[in-house]
Amino acid sequence: MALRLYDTKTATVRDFEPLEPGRVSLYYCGATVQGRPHVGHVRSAVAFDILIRWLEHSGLDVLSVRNVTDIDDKILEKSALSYLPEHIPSPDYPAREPWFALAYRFEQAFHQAYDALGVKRPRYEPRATGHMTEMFALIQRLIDADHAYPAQDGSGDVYFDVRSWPRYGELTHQRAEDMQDAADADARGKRDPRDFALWKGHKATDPETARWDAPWGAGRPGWHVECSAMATKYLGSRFDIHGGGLDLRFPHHENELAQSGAAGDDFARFWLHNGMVTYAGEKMSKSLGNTIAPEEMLSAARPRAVRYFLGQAHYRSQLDYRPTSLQEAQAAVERIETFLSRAAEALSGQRRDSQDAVPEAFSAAMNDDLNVPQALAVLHETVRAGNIALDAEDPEQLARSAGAVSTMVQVLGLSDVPEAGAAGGSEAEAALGELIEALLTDRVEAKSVKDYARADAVRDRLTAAGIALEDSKDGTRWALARASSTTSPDTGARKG
RNA sequence: GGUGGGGUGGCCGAGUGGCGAGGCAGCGGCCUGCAAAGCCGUUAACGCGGGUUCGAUUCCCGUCCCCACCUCCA
Repeated sequence: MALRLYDTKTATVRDFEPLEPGRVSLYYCGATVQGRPHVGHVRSAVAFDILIRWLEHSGLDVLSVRNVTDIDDKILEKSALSYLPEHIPSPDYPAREPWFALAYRFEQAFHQAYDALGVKRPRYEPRATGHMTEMFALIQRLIDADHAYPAQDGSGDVYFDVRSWPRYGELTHQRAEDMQDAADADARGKRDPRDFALWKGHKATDPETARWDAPWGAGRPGWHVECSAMATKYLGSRFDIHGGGLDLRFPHHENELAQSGAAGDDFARFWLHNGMVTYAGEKMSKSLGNTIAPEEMLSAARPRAVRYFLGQAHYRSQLDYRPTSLQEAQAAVERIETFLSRAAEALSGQRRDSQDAVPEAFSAAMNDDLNVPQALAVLHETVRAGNIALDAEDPEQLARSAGAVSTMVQVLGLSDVPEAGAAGGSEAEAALGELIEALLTDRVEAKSVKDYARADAVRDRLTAAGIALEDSKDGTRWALARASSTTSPDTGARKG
């Protein structure tokens, strides 16, 4: 069964066939690094990470490119504010920080957030500031083709001429005439209020470091143009998939499509957009200030649970965050983990190292526009089948289930989420293990003489310390069980 | 005004013209010295009003409500 994906431009689910057999070219919008990442950013990254993993699992070579937009109005504005005498320095916005340092600092914060959730780095991650010549060339082509013009007010701005491009609005199915009139804020030099800036002329108040000498005058790029320039540089004038958050459809992606199309590039064949993360039903956004930082979630639940939560709804659906959602996700994740570690123990080393196939139903769900909720249903059903095999002591069935589960977990990216303490083997951990083993030995002794009060006292002490016990006929398993990223989820096992 | 997406059981969240995903929570049972984990069973839903149909949560019409975008946004 072939992969089918929803394409925003045609508003249909279509069969996905890469332009070049076996290879997929994918560009997806990363961040404008003007502030710390919030949950919405990482949800988007997780969604495309799952897409990439599924494409790769399907045997395709994915050339993934994600931009870093490191020059824009807000970045300059926030840097400028940090130089004002009334600016109150904070860890996020220290005093006297150059715009490029600010952008770089947040770029690293984004990496940290992505890494913490097991989002694989794209194959390449170009920065806008490193692609001025590509932007010059693109803008020049648009000027030459009469789809762009220098501002009439001598500001040095260059605008895209929306009225010169009848297809404008094709991505979001709007007619330019129907659009609500844009606020006429800086429309002085525009022919039409809907025209957007490809280039912004240098102003006396702008830092000299944010000034590039273009053929038509010094300045800096407008938003949108960097993505067109970088996507086509690395992926070609036609490429397979362009992605990003739903809020980027308009104006960002609409404008990208317009300027690339007008410059003669075919551009993306599929446009994928992930849904917004809401908080109590309201969109989470920088402008509303109701954002939740990934760190906040990571301190409320284990990283793997956070990743599970972010990926569990269909990528095009809205994802509503509630305080209990992370606990629910964690319970689900632990059910899977418990099975995998019990299975690994039962199969002790006889696991095949090759990748196991995923169930047919899982593939079908993933191929159906990445229906992760349904894929998760298959995953959980497989876990149940595995647990049954475990109880029935059926190693063949158990190995099959465990293999399938571990592959599904990999495809969903859950296995690559770094867990605190997962490094293992630290001296402290070894010491903890010894202590627990000693206590468990006491407990076994107490149990053997039916001194349950003493046995339960041991368990209570361990429970109070955040260590959960699980008895089975093969011995007692223990695991750190606190719902916090500061503790290790690693399980230890003891044969009794 | 324009464009698009939704309203599903206590909560989250798929899906389908009939044989009722999955998770979380609850209840009953098995297992266990008791727990935990696991398994089995179970409670329970399709915003509202019509229509089509043997049969609609699913299709059609109407209606109410919610959300997103319309040049800061993942």
